[in-house]
Amino acid sequence: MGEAGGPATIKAFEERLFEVSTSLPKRLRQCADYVAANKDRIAVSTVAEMAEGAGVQPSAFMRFCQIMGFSGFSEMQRLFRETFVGGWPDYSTRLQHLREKAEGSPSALLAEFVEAGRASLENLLKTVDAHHLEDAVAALSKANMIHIIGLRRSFPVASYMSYAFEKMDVPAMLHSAVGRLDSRNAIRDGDVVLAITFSPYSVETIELVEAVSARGIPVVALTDTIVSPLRKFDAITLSVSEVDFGAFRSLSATLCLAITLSVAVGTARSG
Amino acid sequence: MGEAGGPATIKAFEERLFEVSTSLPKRLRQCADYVAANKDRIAVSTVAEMAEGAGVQPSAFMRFCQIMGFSGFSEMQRLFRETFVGGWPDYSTRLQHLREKAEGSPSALLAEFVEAGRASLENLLKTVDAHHLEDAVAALSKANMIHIIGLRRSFPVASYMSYAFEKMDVPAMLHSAVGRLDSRNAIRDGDVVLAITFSPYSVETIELVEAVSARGIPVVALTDTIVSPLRKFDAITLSVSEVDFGAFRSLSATLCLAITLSVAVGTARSG
DNA sequence: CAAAAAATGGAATTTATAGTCCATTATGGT
DNA sequence: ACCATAATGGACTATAAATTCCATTTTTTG
Repeated sequence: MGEAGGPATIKAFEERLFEVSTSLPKRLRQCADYVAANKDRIAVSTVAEMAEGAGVQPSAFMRFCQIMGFSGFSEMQRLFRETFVGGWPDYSTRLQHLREKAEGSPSALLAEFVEAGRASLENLLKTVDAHHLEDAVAALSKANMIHIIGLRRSFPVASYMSYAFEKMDVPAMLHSAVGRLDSRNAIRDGDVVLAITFSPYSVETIELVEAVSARGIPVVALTDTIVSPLRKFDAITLSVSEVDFGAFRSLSATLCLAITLSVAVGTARSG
Repeated sequence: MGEAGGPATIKAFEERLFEVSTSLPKRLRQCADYVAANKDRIAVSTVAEMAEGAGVQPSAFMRFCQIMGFSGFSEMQRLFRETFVGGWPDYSTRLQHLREKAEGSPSALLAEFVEAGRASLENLLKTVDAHHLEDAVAALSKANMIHIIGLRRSFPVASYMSYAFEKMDVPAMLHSAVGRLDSRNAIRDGDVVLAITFSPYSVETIELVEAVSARGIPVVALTDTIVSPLRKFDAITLSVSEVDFGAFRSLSATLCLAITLSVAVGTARSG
C-alpha cells in the first residue's frame, strides 16, 4: 500500500485507462477493452464476473487493477460504488424522463430514436420469415460471387455487408455506381445478386434486378414492405419494416438482418 | 404468496414493501423506511452498511430481507444488481455459446443479433453524455461545411450521415478515399470534421484528424470506447459501446446516435 | 536457435461478508 | 405485577469472494 492510491475520480480513471491502453499485452488489453465498454458493471460485479466477461482469468483481472494503480479489485470497485450515489434510474424511467423533461433537446431526440429502434427490432423478429431467410442464406452460399447493390438510403447497408463479406473471405462486389460506371456485365452465370432498396426505390437498383432476372441470375432482395417493386421479379425477398420517427429511420432492424445474413452466409461457406 | 422466492421485479418489491410496512415493529420499520428512501444503494452496499444506515443491527436487517420474501440479503441484492445492468447475463459468453449452438439456424442467429441490438440501444441511452451531445450539435451547426470521414467498418455510418445531411440541406462532404484521392485540402477554416472510427481504428482517419486538429479545425468524434486513439486530440468525443460478435457489430446503437446527431443538427440549422 | 524475460492460468490462501443462533430485553395481555 | 410472547443485539459459523503464489507457456532478445 505504499502506492499513493489509484485514480480518485472516474475522469482520472478514464485518463489512466487510455494512458495505459497503448502498451498492454493481450489478456490485459482484453480487460481494458471490456472495462471501457462496461464501466457501469464494475460497481455491481465480482472479479470472477468481470474476468469472465473479459474472457480472462480472475488473476489476470487482478493484475489489470494493479496496473490501473489500485491495490486490487476492491479498491477499484470502491471508486465506482462511491461515485454511483443516487443516479442511474432504470431504462424505462430514464426514457420517460428524457422524453418529457428534455423536450426539444438532442437527448430527447435520442430517446425517441432509441425507442423507435427497439420497436423495429422487436418487430423484425415477428415478421421475418424463417424459410425465406434460410433460402436466402442457401442461395448466397452457393454463389460464385455475390453482387451487392444498394443506393442512397440503402447504401450504408450495402457497404456494411460488403465489408462483412470481405472479412469472412466471401467473394463479393459492391456496385456503387461511382462515376456512373455501369458494371452489370461483371455479373456472370453462377453469381447471385443481393439487392437492397427501400422506399423511395432507386430506379438503378430496380433496373439492374430486372436485367439480371431476365438472364436467370438468382436475386435475393432486402426491402421494406410487401408492395416493394422488387416483388415483381422472381426474387427471394426478405422484408423489414422500420418504425420511423419523423421522416427518418434509424436502420437498426435492417442492419440487424443484414449482419445476420452476412454471418450466416459466412459460416455456411466455411463450414 | 408461496415462499418460492421474493419479488421478481422492482415494482413487485415496492408493492411488497408497502404491504408489509403497516405492521412492523420498531427496528424493522427503520429498515423499511431506510430501504424505501435508498433503494439504489442496495445494489452496491453490504448488509453491514445498510444496517448502519438504517440504525439497526445487521441481524435485524437480515430478518427484514426475509420478511420481504427473500431467502436473505444476497437474494434481495441480486434483484437490484440485475435490474441495474439491464438483466442481461454476460453477453460475451452468451455469444460465444451462440457460435456452436446457433450454427445451421439463421433464425436463432437473428434472435441473438436482435437481442444484442436491443441491449446496445438501452446501454446507449444510459451512457451517452448529454453535454457532449449538445456540444457536438452546437459545433456541427455552426460549421460552414461538415467533412465526414469514416472508413471500413465505419463507412456505413459515414455514408448514412452524409445521406441524411444532404436530405436536410446541410452542406456536408463525405471523404471516401476513393482512388486514394486525398481531399484534405478541401477542409477550410470555419469547417468542422466529423470523424467516425471504431476498433480496429483506420490510420487514415486518425491521420486526418491529427492534421486538421493541428490547424485548429474543430473535430467531433464518434468512436467506441474511451480507449480510442481519437482521445488524444482535442475533439468532442461521443462514445458508443456496441456488443459485438467476433469481428462484427450490428451497429444499431451507433446508427441511432448518428441519426440523432444528424437530425439535431438539421433542425438546429433551419431553426 | 537458445536463453532470458514476460505473461498467463490455475490452485491455494486469506479476508470479508452473509447468514444463524441464542441469551437478553422489551411488550402486551390477564 | 406476572407470565407469555415477540423483538432485539451481539457473538459465532459458514460461505463466497478477493488476493497471492508459483508452475507453465509464450514472447522477446542476444
